Amino acid sequence: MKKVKISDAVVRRLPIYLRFLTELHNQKIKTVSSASLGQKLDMNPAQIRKDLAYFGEFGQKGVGYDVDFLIDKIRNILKLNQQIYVALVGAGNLGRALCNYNMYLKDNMKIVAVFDAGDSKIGERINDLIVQPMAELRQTIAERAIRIGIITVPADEAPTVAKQFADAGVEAILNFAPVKIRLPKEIRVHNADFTTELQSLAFYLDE
Amino acid sequence: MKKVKISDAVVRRLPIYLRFLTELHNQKIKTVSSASLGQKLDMNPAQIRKDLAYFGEFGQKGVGYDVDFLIDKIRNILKLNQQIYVALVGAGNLGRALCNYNMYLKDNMKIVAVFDAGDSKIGERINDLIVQPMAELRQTIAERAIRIGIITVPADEAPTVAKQFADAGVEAILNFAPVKIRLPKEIRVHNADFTTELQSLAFYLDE
DNA sequence: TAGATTGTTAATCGATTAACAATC
DNA sequence: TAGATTGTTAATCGATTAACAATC
Repeated sequence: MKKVKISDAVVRRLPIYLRFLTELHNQKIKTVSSASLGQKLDMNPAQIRKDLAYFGEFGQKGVGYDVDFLIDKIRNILKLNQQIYVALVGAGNLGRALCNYNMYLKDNMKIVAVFDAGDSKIGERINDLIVQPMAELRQTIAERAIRIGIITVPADEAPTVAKQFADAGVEAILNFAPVKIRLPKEIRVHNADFTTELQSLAFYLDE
Repeated sequence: MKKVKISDAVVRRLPIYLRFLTELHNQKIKTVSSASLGQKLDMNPAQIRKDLAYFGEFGQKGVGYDVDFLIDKIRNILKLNQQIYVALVGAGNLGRALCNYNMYLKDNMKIVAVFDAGDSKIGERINDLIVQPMAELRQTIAERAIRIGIITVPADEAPTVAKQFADAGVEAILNFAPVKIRLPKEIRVHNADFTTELQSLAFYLDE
């Protein structure tokens, strides 16, 4: 495992492999080939083999990949083998939806703190979480070893929140606000803005 | 404007340009160069010029781009110059969040119908929308000229919903469920799955 | 005119796919 | 052994960036 630079395109495919492999695991399927994976995921088998080969030799020639073994490997690559704590800022509808989402039950990612800038929401309950004021963000992140921040505030507030996350020592941010977040490049920012997503969809409408 | 194939990468950048140009418009800024756009958006100016040039000659040499003119052009390219109706299936937290979102107030995209498979939610009110049973999907989509479908149901139900959307004549789908949707390729599917997004973020954590 | 900036071609860079020797 | 499938190299394809003539 040398220090080859892994492209973002490769990294983004790993969760997709993981997801499908987990499905195979649930179906008690023990082994899978890149050909059959490729067929199910609508991807080129060579690409799948190459993606995996960046991280090691996980397959067996003439046989394919052991499903459970590969799941374990990908989880390790994605660092999902450890518990990762997440904080969310913005207790609006979207924020609440994410908190409620059971996704974090698997995959060792868990939203453990919610913040909001507006007084009205402080103290509100979202499942087992209580909405905290922004003033507590820094300390909570430090205390609870929170490493990822999710931003679900309106666009105009998002850059400030991002800054606060960064100052508090968060390592990565998932931004749902439709705005460009500018942070030092040590901090990874992914965008999940569905306005953009919807608008680019419109391009493909027929007329 | 020949029949050059426009790459998806280009199309996905157009909404980003549009967003920033709208900001400039609000600030009463009349003209912008690819250089300053590039600086603000952290993109290569040549790329911006090239992207725009696929669709026409929108700039003026020595001057730059007229903000309002360019906004209009991009809106036309993205087909946002017409009212586009959207239906949503899955009245859970995420679905409600999207319905509440005011994004559709601008940009002529509007969620005009919500459906859910579970009896319990039928008849519930989300703003000015009433949750309808799946049995009404087909007819409502036809009657109201709905062209885009949003899927916010659990992964196991998503493929069925996608099929129903397709059969009802929807032209494009935005899928929030963490599952691969397979449809005839005339129907454009974009994925907005934040589980995947979060997992690939984890890769970039420090250790 | 001089300075600025586009539109576009050519050069570069990176990602995907094909092909195949190695080997289970 | 014969068939299957990997890991990897080489070929292809596509996207980004640099460079610059055209021109406002």
